[in-house]
Amino acid sequence: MRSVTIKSVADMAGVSVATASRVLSGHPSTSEVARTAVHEAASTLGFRPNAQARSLRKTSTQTIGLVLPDVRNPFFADLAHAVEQRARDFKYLTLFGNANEDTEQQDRYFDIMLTQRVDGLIAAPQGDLADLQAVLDSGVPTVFVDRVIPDTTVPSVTPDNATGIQEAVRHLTGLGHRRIGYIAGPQSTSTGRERLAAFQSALAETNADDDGALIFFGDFQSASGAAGARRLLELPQPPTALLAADSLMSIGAVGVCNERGVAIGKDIAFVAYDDIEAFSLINPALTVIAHDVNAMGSLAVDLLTQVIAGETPESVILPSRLIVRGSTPSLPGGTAS
Amino acid sequence: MRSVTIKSVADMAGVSVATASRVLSGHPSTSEVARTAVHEAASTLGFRPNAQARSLRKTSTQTIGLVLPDVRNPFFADLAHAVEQRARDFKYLTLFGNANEDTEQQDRYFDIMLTQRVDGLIAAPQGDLADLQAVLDSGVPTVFVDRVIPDTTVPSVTPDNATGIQEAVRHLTGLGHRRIGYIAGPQSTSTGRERLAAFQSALAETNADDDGALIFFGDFQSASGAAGARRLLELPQPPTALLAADSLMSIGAVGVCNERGVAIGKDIAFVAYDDIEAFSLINPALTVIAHDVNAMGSLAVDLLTQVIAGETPESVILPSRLIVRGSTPSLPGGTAS
DNA sequence: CCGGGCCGTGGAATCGTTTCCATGGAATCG
DNA sequence: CGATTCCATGGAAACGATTCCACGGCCCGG
Repeated sequence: MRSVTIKSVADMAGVSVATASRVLSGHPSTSEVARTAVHEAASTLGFRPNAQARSLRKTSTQTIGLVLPDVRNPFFADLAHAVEQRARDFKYLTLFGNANEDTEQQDRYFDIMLTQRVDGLIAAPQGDLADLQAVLDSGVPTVFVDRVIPDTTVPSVTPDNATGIQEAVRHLTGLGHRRIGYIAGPQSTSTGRERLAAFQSALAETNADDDGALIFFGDFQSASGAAGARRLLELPQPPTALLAADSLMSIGAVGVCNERGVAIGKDIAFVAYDDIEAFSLINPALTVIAHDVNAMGSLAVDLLTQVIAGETPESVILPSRLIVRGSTPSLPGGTAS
Repeated sequence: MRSVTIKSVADMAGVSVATASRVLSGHPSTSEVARTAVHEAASTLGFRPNAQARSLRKTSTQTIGLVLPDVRNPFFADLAHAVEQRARDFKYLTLFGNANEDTEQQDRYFDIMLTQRVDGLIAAPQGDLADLQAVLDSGVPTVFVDRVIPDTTVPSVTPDNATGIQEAVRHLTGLGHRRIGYIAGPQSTSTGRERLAAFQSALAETNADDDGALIFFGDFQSASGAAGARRLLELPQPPTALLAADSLMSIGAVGVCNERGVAIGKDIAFVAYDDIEAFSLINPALTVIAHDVNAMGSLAVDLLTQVIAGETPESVILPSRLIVRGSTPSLPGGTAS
């Protein structure tokens, strides 16, 4: 009853296992008669090759691993989708792991991916070199996407964090804002660090208030965005504009503004990092720093195939684009200061 | 240079391969001295067992397959996350496949999952029995989630489609609405069919207009929601309320309303099926038919482990809950009729 | 003091596939 | 026409782990 192996196919077709294997894998040295007999036997038996056995014999598993912080973040959901679709083009199956913005879970997934002998690994990593040591030591072809780990030679595809934030700050100060509240990402991620640095240098450049109290450190999840908005709105000198470093924290922050009756676009300006479809529905629609997520995922796979082929591709930085919408109107009605 | 196998570990520890394997898999019949030697050798060599080889010998792969229509749909992203987290509890790795709301891609993923010899399969299927034939024939333990295929004995975890839609329609008619536009899901899915049937029987029950022109058939993706809203708003007798059968189509429809200046909660009432965080941020916040997605994913895994264990668990129907928000105000300001 | 259990161990079979190698027959070339 | 090449084929090794089985040494009880 159980498994139908290549041996049963060979027996039924009246050929040897070797010949059956050659026919099924399209090896040229096969006769017409053997080919038809084997194919017929395979289809009547419903033969399905065992991927484990095949991977064991060949070196490759035709599988790539993808480790992302959280699929529930629409940005990463889009990215996962883009990677998966592109991987299909190369006949790769994508093994997906959700780190839950947690370094320990991330490392466990790295471990599993290595155990599964993935042919390559794409990750939006967090933490430092130590967390990646096992991966780097294993020598498995790796590409970073969105986030990177400094001091490695791993190729990456990342957004232009600095320019995106810079444009947003310039836009806000251009509208007259001086006190900009910033809900930052965790400093254990490269994106968290780079965006914060860009924010601070943009403040200096534009002569906006560089007040440490205006910066709140979140964790890229929506609850921390809410907490950040609460803290910033309660300051003695509250900000007249809010900038949140990712979409989930933006959702949390917008929720708090609504709940407190602080009207976005009127009482306070708002810019979100990352564009998600729902942001254009909020009334007023949110001004965002947008990226081409599809390109990001697709390029990551392309780079990975190059690494697998033994090349050492250049890292790619994708441009950011500021999309101005109703949440940052020309005539700011700032509350204070 | 390449792989470090259990043989290298055994050699280094000065024991046989058999003993090394026993130590590493925690078999009781091992001596203290062998245990320490093997463990030390394994860690200094950085030994990582080859999952393919192990799966080949044992019958199980410690892997389950999850085939969903689209991760970019926040509902399924949450579901994927819930399944994955629960699967971890059982030490299962989740292989994820995105069908893209496309039957052909779905079937290809089923094929891959079977080839990978997953220990079990969780799917939100579309299409009919024919598409599932390979899966059913293979005998791999399977559970349906969210959607089902009729005339199978596969256990499932589904939302209470009928009651959810019924409550929504009652709510709207209770507010005085008679012309309710319905953006339906594809009839190739059980959820699409059940929700439409529930809508139609609720119309009859509440004496609302049963006008075929008020029903638009979408595909659960946002563009079709936009198309539906456009069509329905352009009717000679446009609806005074809109009900969309999933979150992505709701996003599309809300976008069209905004773009046309049709004020939700004022010019038109709106109810969305499925709750996503951003819906509470839209101004006014959307009334939704909500579910406990975490429970859904978690239960699906629980059922699957039972099927794997040879039991035949009962299917579960999870309750729907209507959450009334600003998009369906008490005093409807209907545009027409 | 001897025989039966128990325990730790190593050799070898096994899982299902791919691929190397040898073989024999047909075809081609000089 | 003989020698070389080519091709389809089957046997067997290999991939890396787990596990069955046999074996020898100990311990213990009769």
